[in-house]
Amino acid sequence: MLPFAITLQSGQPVSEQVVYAVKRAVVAGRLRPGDAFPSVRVLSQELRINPNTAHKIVAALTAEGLLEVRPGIGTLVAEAQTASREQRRQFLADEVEALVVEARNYGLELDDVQDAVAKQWKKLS
Amino acid sequence: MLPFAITLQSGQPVSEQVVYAVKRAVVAGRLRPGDAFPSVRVLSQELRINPNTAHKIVAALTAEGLLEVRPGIGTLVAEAQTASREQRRQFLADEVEALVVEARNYGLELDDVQDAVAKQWKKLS
Amino acid sequence: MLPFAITLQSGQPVSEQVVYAVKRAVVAGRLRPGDAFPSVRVLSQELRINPNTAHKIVAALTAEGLLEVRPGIGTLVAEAQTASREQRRQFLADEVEALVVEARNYGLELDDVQDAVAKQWKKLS
Amino acid sequence: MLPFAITLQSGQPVSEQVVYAVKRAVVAGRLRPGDAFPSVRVLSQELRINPNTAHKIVAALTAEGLLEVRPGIGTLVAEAQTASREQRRQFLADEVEALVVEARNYGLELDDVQDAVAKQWKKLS
DNA sequence: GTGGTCTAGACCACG
DNA sequence: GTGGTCTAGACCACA
Repeated sequence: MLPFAITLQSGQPVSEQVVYAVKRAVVAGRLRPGDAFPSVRVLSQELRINPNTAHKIVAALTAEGLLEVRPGIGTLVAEAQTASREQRRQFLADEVEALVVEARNYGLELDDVQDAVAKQWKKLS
Repeated sequence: MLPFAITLQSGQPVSEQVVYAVKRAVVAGRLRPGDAFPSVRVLSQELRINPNTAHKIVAALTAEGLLEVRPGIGTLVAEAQTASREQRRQFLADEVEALVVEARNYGLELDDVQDAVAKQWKKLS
Repeated sequence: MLPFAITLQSGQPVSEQVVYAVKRAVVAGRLRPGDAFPSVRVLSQELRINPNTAHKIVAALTAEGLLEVRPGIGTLVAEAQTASREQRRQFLADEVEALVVEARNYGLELDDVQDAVAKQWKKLS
Repeated sequence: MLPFAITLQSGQPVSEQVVYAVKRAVVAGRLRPGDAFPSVRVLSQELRINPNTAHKIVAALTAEGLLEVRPGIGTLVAEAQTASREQRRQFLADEVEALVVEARNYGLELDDVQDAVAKQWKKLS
């Protein structure tokens, strides 16, 4: 049993989907720092994906600092991030801009977006 | 001179970049309903991209309802969208979820996100 | 004032739209055999379309036998068609097939289609 | 051997002809949900069309929800549609109107059309 | 002039 | 191997 929920969709790279699912699990607290993360072999078997793809997933999450590889031990979920709040806020700039552009394009109001954000925030608390 | 600002980056499909730039221009009011949109040939020359790529951009924006094509005449910016507010809000659900997950992953607070959204919103007003 | 109703849409050849509008007017009895049909010049002015396009419309309708050109007099709506019932029914084969394929593709039942056809038929009576 | 029958005609876009042929095959049950769909390369070779044209066909059918693309894996026939019956019926309105107008234009009776529809329906059962 | 379709072939991401 | 993007250029329908 994998420590995160996922149902693979089509039309989007499998690797990105899994990476995102892991991020959600971490955010929601279903994966905590220090928890063991499935090995590449287990990942590829459970998700029935190509081992290369599984390896790529672990590599991507490690590069982002969410996972930590301990040679001879295995892979585990890393401690909290270290970037400054300002740095992190900057990371979000593009995503926020895209969201706002789409929202206005659909004729939504600021309140609509704020509500949706708050609602989703609580959902993950 | 094109009616929207853009500086092409590499590493992302050119067509998507242009599509997004046009959306921003429409949202920001720099492109208004009824305005003429550059012809496929002009687009390809100004952006120095292949006519096929330019055509693809126009086709994508037309399919989304932002542009209107008049065969033999040209292309112009379409009138406002028609989907219901609820439908539109639904369209944003995935994007909002992704934003919230990333924000929490970076250790941000709800207020940080709300501020960023509000700031970006005013920027486009 | 033109003897048939039309509001030009985009995304479809203007000439086809007008040809179809005339057919509808004839079928609905708003244009009767012997009635005068607008000249190419009037057509192009009223619809604000290219004279070439207006000419093409009249030519197409004449070729189909719906209009009759009387040199020195003008153009008028022709008498009823002459093809045999069996010939005409054959003409519809492709259109019926396309309709049925789409209907089944959308998961509709035969009755749904029959009802829609009957409803539309009465609407034009 | 392709899983659908087609003999290309001229005078009509090749891509549209193939798209329509696939729809017929799905409707007639010769292509079932979950079946593998020929790859872009196979399509282009079998039909002797350009890979780009083949790609366009797959893209169009995917956009309509008839096919599902698995990056790096292949393409397969999607599960049944999801729109409500009422929505679907609405989609057919224009096509039904065109059929009825043409039928009356050719001097046919309602029964002629109903018979033709029923006949075609059984043909695809 | 406009947009639409098609052929021919290169390059990349994904698995 | 798969699909996706892009360049290059020909040909046609529409107005």
